[in-house]
Amino acid sequence: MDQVTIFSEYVRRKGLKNTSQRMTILEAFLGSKSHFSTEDLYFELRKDHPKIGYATVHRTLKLFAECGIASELDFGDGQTRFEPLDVNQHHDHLVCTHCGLIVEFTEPQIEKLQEQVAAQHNFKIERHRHELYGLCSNCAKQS
Amino acid sequence: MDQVTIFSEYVRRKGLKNTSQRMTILEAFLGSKSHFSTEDLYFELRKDHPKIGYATVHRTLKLFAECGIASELDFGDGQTRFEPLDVNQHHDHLVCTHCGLIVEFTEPQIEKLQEQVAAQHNFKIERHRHELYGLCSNCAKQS
DNA sequence: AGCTTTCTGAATGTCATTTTCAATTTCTAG
DNA sequence: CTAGAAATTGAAAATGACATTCAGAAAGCT
Ligand SMILES: [Mn+2]
Ligand SMILES: [Mn+2]
Ligand SMILES: [Zn+2]
Ligand SMILES: [Zn+2]
Repeated sequence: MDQVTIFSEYVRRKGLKNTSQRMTILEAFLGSKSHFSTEDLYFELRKDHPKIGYATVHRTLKLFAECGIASELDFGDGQTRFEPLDVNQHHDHLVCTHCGLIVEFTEPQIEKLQEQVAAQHNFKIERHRHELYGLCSNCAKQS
Repeated sequence: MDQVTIFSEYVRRKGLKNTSQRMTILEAFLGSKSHFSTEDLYFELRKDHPKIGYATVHRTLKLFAECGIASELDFGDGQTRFEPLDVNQHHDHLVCTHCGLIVEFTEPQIEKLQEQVAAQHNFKIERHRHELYGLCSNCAKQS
């Protein structure tokens, strides 16, 4: 089931309404590069849709996260970032502290080990966050 | 070298001054339970030191983080938390999303694997964050 | 002790995020 | 189709954690 359908069904199920703004934002969201802030997407959208409001973009992104098609990211720079979420394609992040580059990684062994850690403590994991901060290869060269 | 010494030497080295407020806050910091917010420690301190200012507590905690005796934590609830840091005792966290319980864990294999991930991407890790969010055993029972 | 530098604490500023509210839009029910 | 209830929108204002300002106080060197 694709992300547009997931969102549409969520809207129907919750008794929400289908508005042109929401469709516009959904389109931009799916077409955008990942790891953008609300502000990023807002300014991107303003190019073609100058009347759209910041609050609407913000509320709609929260809605995307709620219905599971977006993931909220916090890399500790004071801005929440978003990325389209593919249900069966989990990944974590490497973040360059110098240039801001974000690289995605997958490591099934780590995922498995953290399950074991949770089990040892009788924790039932809902989600996790694993981020490696440092210098990307470019930035490491320069300094 | 203990945390008081590390802090004292840092203060001397940087040309800062030794004030009674800083010593008071250091004592409370070391005696406090971990994972507290600035506000938590501020109210704790006010019991015995009603004249101490919030800004001073805040600035002093930042100073502790700067000199390496404190670690700043962000569990995504909009409050920065702090914990005394023991240089050679790194750990990560399990966070209960229901009751707020925080449990610490260490898993050398995960640490090693994440080094390998970074190496594969030519990243030079400075720090990382690995948090598992979910229900602790108590909260899992109730629901 | 005198003097320069740093510190303190109350108040104020900052900034991302969230809320408010009146006008508008959606969409169901008749 | 159309009226009316309910949700949405966007501008503006509110919120809240954190950071900064500044005048008076304290530290500590000589
Ligand atoms: Mn990503
Ligand atoms: Mn801890
Ligand atoms: Zn870089
Ligand atoms: Zn719990």
